[in-house]
Amino acid sequence: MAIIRNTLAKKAVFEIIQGNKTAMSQTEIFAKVNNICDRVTVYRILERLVKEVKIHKIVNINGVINYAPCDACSHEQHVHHDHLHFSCTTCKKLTCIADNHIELNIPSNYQVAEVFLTVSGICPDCIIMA
Amino acid sequence: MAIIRNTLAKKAVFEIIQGNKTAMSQTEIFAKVNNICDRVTVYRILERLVKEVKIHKIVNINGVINYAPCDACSHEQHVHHDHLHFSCTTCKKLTCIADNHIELNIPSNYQVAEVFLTVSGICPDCIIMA
DNA sequence: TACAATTATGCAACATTGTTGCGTTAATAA
DNA sequence: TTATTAACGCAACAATGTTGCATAATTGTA
Repeated sequence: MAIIRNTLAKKAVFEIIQGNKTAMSQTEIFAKVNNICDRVTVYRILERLVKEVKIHKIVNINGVINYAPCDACSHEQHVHHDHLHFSCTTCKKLTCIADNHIELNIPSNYQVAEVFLTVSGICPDCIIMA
Repeated sequence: MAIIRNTLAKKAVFEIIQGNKTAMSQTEIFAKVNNICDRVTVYRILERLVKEVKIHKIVNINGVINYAPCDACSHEQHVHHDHLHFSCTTCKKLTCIADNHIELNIPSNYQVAEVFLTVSGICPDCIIMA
């Protein structure tokens, strides 16, 4: 089995994601990584961090994949979920919002893995600007 | 103000979307449109149909934007939602599932527009195959 | 029915996001 | 210190989506 290495670039990427209030896209992360590594490496690091369950993927309403630590979120198979993502249509930022609990009603012939609850709209910062 | 024209290509695209059980991506729609129009035109037609609230966008878990008629879904500002999207990790198909009702708990300084509830997993067709 | 106004289209070119192959570098265990 | 192999860089590619502009086609009106 593969041994996981903790490289400089990987640490940097993880710290960037952790230090940000909102979820970040690969583009945003790469911009902050300050050429410590290649564009492709960022993709591969993100892939590994997802596999290690240190971060997770969320898709915003434009289809851009974002990454967030969001340790509040468990990744086990579940039908209950405890948080939601707010996708701002103005600034495109994706924010985790806690304290949400939903009950799902899915036919039993579907095998559920993860639940994604995303709300689009305008975030507080952009409402102030308008 | 703009006058909406009902062109052949637009009718064809709309009928393709309506005739499909699952939500479709631009690529799938373009494949079915049988060269009646250009690739770019399909994008522009989809944009118009969304604006006219005849179809709506849903993002699958890979970030690919899909379109569905889903007339069961109202597009007014609401905190209640009545259906959910199932995104199959195997065949990548996106299916609308009705009869779901959720209560959201979002801070009042956020302005909510739409609610997207997507569940990933394996759809019945792919479970049979496995 | 023909015409004018303007919406819709085609084409080309570009932008962004994400992926793959392969030779090289470097982290970790022994 | 060295061997193993995970991680990386680079280049090239693939998929998806966007923009500008000249042309075609639809629709209301004369």
